[in-house]
Amino acid sequence: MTDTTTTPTNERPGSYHHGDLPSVLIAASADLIAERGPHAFSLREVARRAGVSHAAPAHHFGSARGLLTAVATEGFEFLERALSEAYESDDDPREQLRRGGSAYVATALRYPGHYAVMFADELHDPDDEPLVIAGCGAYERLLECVERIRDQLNPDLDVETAATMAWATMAGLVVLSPSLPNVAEQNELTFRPIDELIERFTAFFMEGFVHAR
Amino acid sequence: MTDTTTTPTNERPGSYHHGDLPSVLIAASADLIAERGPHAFSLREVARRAGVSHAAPAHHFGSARGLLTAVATEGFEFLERALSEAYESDDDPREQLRRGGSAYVATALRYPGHYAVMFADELHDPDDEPLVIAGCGAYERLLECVERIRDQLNPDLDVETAATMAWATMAGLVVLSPSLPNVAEQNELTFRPIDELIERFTAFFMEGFVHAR
DNA sequence: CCCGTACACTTGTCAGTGTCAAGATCAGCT
DNA sequence: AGCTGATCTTGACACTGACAAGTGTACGGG
Repeated sequence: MTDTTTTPTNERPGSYHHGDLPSVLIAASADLIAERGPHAFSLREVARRAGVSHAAPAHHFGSARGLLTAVATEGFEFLERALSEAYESDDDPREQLRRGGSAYVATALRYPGHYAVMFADELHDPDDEPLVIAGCGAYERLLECVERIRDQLNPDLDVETAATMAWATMAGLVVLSPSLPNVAEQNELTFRPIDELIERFTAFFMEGFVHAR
Repeated sequence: MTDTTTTPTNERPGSYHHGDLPSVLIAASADLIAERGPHAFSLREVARRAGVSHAAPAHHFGSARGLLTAVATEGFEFLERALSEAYESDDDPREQLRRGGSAYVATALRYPGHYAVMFADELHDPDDEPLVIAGCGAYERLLECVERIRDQLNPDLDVETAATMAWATMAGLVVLSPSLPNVAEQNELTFRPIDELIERFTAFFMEGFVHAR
């Protein structure tokens, strides 16, 4: 049971028209993927969960890929919002970077259904305009944060490279997160919770950011 | 006539028995996924490419998931071999780390069909023993490299965290690699080739590794 | 030489899937 | 009231994974 977006959800029970079927379908898709993985996603199962006929989703989104593209777009919007809030919550750019990283991973783990689609080029349409706009929006938030680090800590910092590295590390951390407990167990090492890793990672970053040429 | 050598690479054209169907199926699966993505993978298409009936793959691997697990296992074996070779090619642990990172990304991009499955828990069986062994093997190579860095450069280095960070960054870089050109174009920035990024990343790492408490 | 067994693979079938075409239903406007 | 267009349903087709049962092949012991 997921609440849809902020738009007024006119659920009209007995009505032929659904009210706001597209956003209900997006939410149902994200739930389904979160529960059973992207491979278990199916238009018919989504339609079933939304209580509509099997072909209704295709009417709004054209195809399975179209629906997943919409899910990915919403995911990037969530991410941009989470980064904005993290950056607003403190003035120190170091702390901003740390909170942003934490927010990135938290968002990915909180919306696993969205995140699973966001970087899977075969599942969505990488050229879809709303998707590209949403993705760039999130990236620009990060870029601004790194620019503040450059302005206040190291004018020689290559903003683009640093931003790519920060994003890549967080993205990699999300990819590895399910495996981390297993790996720690197999190698008889202590398992570190993700937030602790992020904190240490940020310290590493800062060391490199401040001294980078 | 029929050479009964234990090596199973005997393609016997007119034969009923295929010779070495399992490895042919693994290769066909990797090719198919590399060409058309994991969602386009199907046992029947793989069987078609291998020239066998639609149910032959299931006989050897049990299910689609079983076949993909074998693909992932082979991918980790490739990765471990690539890391080993990279580490053997130089004595300086800094240079080893750089070459290892380069080898990681190169392997992922060279075997995209394998890599796409290796970290997708819903596509393979995470508890499959050969898979776990292969995955841990690759991780141990990296761990050894970071241990050498600790021994020679910074005895206080937390090996586990550093290794996780290195792996996460490379994994994230692979995830982002298809998007990087788009992002650079959208934001009117210069696109940096991946090897250049890796080089800069390694410099960042070292700064953090050497100074980390 | 021949037979029987174990394995490798095929054939057939089932429910479930995405997509398309055509039909049904409804909201809103003139 | 009637028309129009958007929303959703129904039906069909080729495709999929999994299962059951059958067929072909190799190989070792008589």
